[in-house]
Amino acid sequence: MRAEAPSLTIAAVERDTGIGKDALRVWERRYGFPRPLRDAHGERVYPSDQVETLRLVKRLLDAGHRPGRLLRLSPQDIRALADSQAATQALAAVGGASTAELEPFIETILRHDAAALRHELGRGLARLGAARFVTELVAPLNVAVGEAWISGRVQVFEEHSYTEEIQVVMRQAIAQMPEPPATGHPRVLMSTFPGEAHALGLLMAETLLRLEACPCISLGVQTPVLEIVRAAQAHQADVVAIGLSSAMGPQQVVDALGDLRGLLPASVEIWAGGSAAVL
Amino acid sequence: MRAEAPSLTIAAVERDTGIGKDALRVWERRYGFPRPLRDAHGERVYPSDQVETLRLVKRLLDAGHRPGRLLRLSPQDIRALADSQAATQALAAVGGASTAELEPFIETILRHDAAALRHELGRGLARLGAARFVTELVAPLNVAVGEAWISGRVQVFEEHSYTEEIQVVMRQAIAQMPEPPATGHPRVLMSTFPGEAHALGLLMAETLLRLEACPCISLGVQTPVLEIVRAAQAHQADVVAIGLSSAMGPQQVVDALGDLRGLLPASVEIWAGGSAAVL
DNA sequence: CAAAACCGATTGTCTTGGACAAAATATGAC
DNA sequence: GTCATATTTTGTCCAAGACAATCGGTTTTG
Repeated sequence: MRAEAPSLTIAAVERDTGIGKDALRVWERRYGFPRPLRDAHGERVYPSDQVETLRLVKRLLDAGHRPGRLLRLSPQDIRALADSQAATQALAAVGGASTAELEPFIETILRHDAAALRHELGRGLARLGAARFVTELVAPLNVAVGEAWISGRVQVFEEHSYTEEIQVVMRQAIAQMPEPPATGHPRVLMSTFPGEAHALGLLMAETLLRLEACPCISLGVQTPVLEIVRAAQAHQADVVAIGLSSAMGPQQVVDALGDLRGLLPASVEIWAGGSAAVL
Repeated sequence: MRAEAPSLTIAAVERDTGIGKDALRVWERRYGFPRPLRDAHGERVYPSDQVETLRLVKRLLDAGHRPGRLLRLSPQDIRALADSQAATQALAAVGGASTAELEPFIETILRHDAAALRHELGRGLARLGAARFVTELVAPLNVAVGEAWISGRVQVFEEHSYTEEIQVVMRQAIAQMPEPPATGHPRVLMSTFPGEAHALGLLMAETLLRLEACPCISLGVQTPVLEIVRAAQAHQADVVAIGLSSAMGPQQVVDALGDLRGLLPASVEIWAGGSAAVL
């Protein structure tokens, strides 16, 4: 029997939600939310339900909502808004698999059977081929899982587990492809900027590029701009592909892309892809 | 012809070095380093050479040095200290492969031939078997590459590329193992805490565990403590394995592990491993 | 009527300087 | 030598203010 109310420091909240310390303090000052308790030393202590709401807020912010409106709402209203958000987005059918076709995958995720999920995804890969697997199954499934998370149906750890399994399947698909020829196709260097930890988009892109017989060199995630430039030079890349998501603010994305363009020789193309708000 | 001196804001330095904004400012106040320029609005602008030194400082700090001593040194002295550090550490021979055996791998990394590196690693795997591959080749090689980075021999992007290739090889090794039986062995749930992005240790552990026929469920990196607990319950894990490195401060590690122990049923074991300073 | 220019509100991040707890180290007693 | 007690070191927190960049909407212009 434990009486410990799980609660977090401001630093922990920053890590868990991705909202900066400064923003957390200024929101409290301006909008009255969050309203953390204080410990014996006067330091902020965030109850876990407020942290939960903050995670939701972050997601809604990324989806285009405005902080001023959002944060003046009650936690219940935020919750409700998130639900309706998920519903309306689900209606905007993504190309490829329909919601009905995706549903079995979601159910397998909720059953916590990682092996079964991997098998089902593997079957999808075999059935559709790598290209259609990525564009018509993985991409819509990512969106569907994201929505299911907003609506509270899928939990964070379930999303993590799903992400992990889908990476395993895609990496296997890549590993089974023949080694691309050294010449005749553009050499592509792939990475994300610091702050962007989403590896899935990178892997999807790599799958599609390798299908086109392009030699791909992946640096994994979070490579500083200057290092990307050095790597492009060292590997004589013709193209630098950058994975983006809404985890990075639009300003950061534009800055970083501008820096990259400036530092890279004009002969090197930059491809930027992902679900960032750069449209 | 571009006259742009690459330089970073305080937020960018925090992301690239892992040193908090507060620490950067207080170091400047107390020790006089770093000493950033100021832009038109009075905001700090860090020249890239100072950022380079800061990266070194972070590494030396993680190796046990004290900020007060380090930061009063000139950048040249810091550089020199880093070099000697790398030398002395190299002498402390790690179990397994000797420096001489590792050298060919380093040279392949420096040649920027990712495919060759993958092949050589694959040969190492075939020769040693998965268990000895992990303990006697990958582990010492990680240390060697880390040292080579400190001494300036290996660049960041080269380390990224190396990490990526070694992950590919290990994932392939895991994929080729037979599916573990559902019962008879402890079920292990694996992840790292938020802030810890190092996936390599996790993968090494997974390889070894899968060799022992343990069913492993990986959540990937950076799972919040509460979500790890939920996942452990959902997957009926007998063991929760946490990957750590020096990227997290000792305090954060102890806090997070304490939280985890408190929230997890007593019947679930916690295994913590990695190169953190928790000794 | 559409495009462009303007303006005001919003919002995240930066600034300074002070405070303090936790950890590391030094000092002293036994 | 070992344990307990000072003392320094060090990262993080707090507060309030400032400000540039963005966003929304309005007005002017072609």
